[in-house]
Formats: sequence, C-alpha cells, structure tokens
Amino acid sequence: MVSTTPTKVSFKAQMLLAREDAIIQSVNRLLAEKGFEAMTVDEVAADVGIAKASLYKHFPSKEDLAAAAMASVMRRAQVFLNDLPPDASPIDKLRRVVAWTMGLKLAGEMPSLPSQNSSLRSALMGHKDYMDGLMDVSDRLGAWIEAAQKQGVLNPKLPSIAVLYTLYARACDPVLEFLKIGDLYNNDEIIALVLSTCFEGIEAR
Amino acid sequence: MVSTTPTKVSFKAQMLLAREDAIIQSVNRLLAEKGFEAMTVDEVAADVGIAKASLYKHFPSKEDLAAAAMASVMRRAQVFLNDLPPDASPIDKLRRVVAWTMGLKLAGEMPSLPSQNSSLRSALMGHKDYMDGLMDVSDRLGAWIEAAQKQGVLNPKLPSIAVLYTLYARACDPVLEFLKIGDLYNNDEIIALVLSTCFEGIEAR
DNA sequence: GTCTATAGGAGGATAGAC
DNA sequence: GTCTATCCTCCTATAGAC
Repeated sequence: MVSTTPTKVSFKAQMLLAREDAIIQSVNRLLAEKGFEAMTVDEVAADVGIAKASLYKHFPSKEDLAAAAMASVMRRAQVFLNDLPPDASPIDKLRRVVAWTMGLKLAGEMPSLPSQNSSLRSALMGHKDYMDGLMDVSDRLGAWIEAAQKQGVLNPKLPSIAVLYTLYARACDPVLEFLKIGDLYNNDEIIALVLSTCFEGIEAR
Repeated sequence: MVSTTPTKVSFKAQMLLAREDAIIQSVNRLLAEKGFEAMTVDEVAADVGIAKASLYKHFPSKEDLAAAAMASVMRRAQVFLNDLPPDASPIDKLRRVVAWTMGLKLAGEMPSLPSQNSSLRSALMGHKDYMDGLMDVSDRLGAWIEAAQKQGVLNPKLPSIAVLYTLYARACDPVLEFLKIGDLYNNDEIIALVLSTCFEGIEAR
C-alpha cells in the first residue's frame, strides 16, 4: 500500500495537467479566432467539454486564461529557438523565427490580444511564466539583432529595440489575413511575401 | 413669410450636421483610445453631452457610429490626397500618405476596429460613403504603386495588392504605440523610423 | 473538482412624455 | 429630437450540492 499512494497522486496530477493543457489549447484557438473580448468563458467550457464552474477552479479569471495561453505560446517559442541550427547566421535565425510566428498566425494558433485592455495587461505582467519567457525570448532575439547589425547585414542605424518590435509585430500583422482572404496565395507564399517586405522593404534594391 | 421658412430649415439642418459632426469626433477619439468593443455608447453620449436615446435618433446602432467615424477618416484621406503636390513622384506621394496616417494614429485620431467582428464588417460594407471613399483611395494609391514599380523605385516583384495592404497596415501598426510608450523618441522620429523600416526594410542597403 | 443554478452587473437598445 | 426611465440580453463569476 505504500507504493500505491504516490502512484495515484502522480496519476491524478497528470490528469490535471492534461486537462489544463486541453483548456489552454481551446483558449489558444478561440483567442486566435475571435480575439479576447469576443471569446466567452462559456464557449471555452463548451469547447473543452466541462462546466464553466470547473474552469474557474483551474483559472481564477478570464484574463488568467488568456495569460496562460500566452505563456504557452511563449514556451513553444523558447523550444523553437532552442531547436534552431546553432551554425545558422543571426539574421537567418531571425528570419526563421518570424516565419514561424507567421505560420502560427496563419494556422490559427496565435492568440491575438488587445494591447489596450488594462485588466488584461496587469494579468499578463503578473504572470511569472509568461514574463520570464518574454524576457528570455527578447534577450535572445535582441542579441541576434545586434550581432547582425555589427555584421552589417541589418541596418545599423535602426535602434535594435525598433527592430525587435517590428519583428514581434509580424505575429499580429493584418496583412497576413487580408492576403489569405484574397485567396490568391497559399500560406507559404504569403509568408515569403511578408518576410520580404519586412526584411527587404517595399522599395526596389 | 416665404423667405423665412427655408432659412429656418437650413439653420436647423446646419445645427443637426454640427451635432453629428461632434458625435463623430467623439466616436473617433474614443475608438482610437479604447477600440470598438471597449467603447460604450454611454461614454459617447456623455462625451458629446447628450442623452443616449438622442444618439440613437442620429445613428441606429453602435456599429453605424463606428462606420460613420471611418467614413469621416476616409473623407479626410481623400482631401489629403487631393492636396498633395501634383509634381511629386508617385513614391514620394505614397511616403507622405503613410506618414500622414501614422501621424493621425500617434495623435489619437485614427479609429482602430477589430478586423474579425462580423456585425461591424457588414455595417462597414453597407455604408456607401465609406465604401466609395475606400475604393477611391485604394484606386489612387494602387495607381501610384504600379507607377512606382514601373519606374523601378518600388520592388516590381511584389504584387501591388500586397504593397497596398502593407501601406494600409501602417495605420494600425502596434510598433508606433510601443515606441511611443518607450518614450525614447518623439512622434516625428517614430514616424521616420517606421517609414524607413516599411520602405527600406530592416536589412542593410 | 465536477456539476446545476443563479447572482450580479454591464451595456445595447427602446418607450413614452415633452 | 431631447430627455428620463426602463427593458432585456449576454457574460463573468460564484454558491452550494454531490
């Protein structure tokens, strides 16, 4: 009997995590589809297949749901950064990361949050996992940006922070969905187009 | 008595238009500040200084309020296009237009609408003034884009529609507000920075 | 921790007097 | 056309039984 107790606890804990993962996955998809305001907690509960009150046992508020989804995306980003080929050049890594985020967005897996909502902002800022991930990702991207600028392949006159923001903004670029609606290009072509306008600009070279 | 009637009618009509202009101005500002979902009709009424029921005599729904605000911005854009120096080159005109829209955004006069909301979309599509303005502006920008591509100063490999979307997207670029929050650059510097990344890209030239 | 049922409140829209 | 007062729907969050 001594051995069964920890096994049962571990099993229960695993089920719990699995359920929370399912919740986060639903939130992620709904956030990408409809945005934060339009997504309702009832929808999330229905999508996961549990009662709304049960949701609130796992996450104390709608804002926390969104923050957990963002933290999840941030973890995926960290994994992606880790898996980049170490011998790739800094600018090549940057291009791959941006292409990856645009792929997520086009696949409907990139949650889109309003940057104005204050209760949401504080929930995000108070979420340690998310903030740690954001800082880590920003540091690594920032290092590549400055390295690429020193190499002279990225415009050294641009403040690195402006470049970082520009890259982040591709994750919520409305151009992606507009081109997708137009139905003239497939996802890979759209990504190539926006990647080109981002890195090379729209002026001729 | 024959002459007084039309005078009174004209006066009343003028007051009506003035009030509707005031409403649209408030809506414009609130949309820029908080976005469509967070803006409440009560707020608009309070800001204008009239009762909410009176608002609904002028505009049948919240969506129509937003559509009227967008139509107003579109008219301003048409005026701006008309006032551009006729001897400027196409690409120069494009740069000036984009800089103007970013200035509006930084000044808090560019309404930001969620591109997903369906009831809002149909209200916009059903608003003749707005749609006519949008088509006119798109046609003129599109002509300049293709002229600049023929001149070889804009990348001819990019589909002109993708360039058009890219320019439109600068009106709601989150990079603008992030740089503004950072407080390291003034509005003119921010506009110059984003204009540079947009036209020349982030890669070195 | 899961459920059903409901509190509590915000917000879009309208009734009806003037 | 303007007001006050109100309706009614939707949504976040919680109570309380199991």
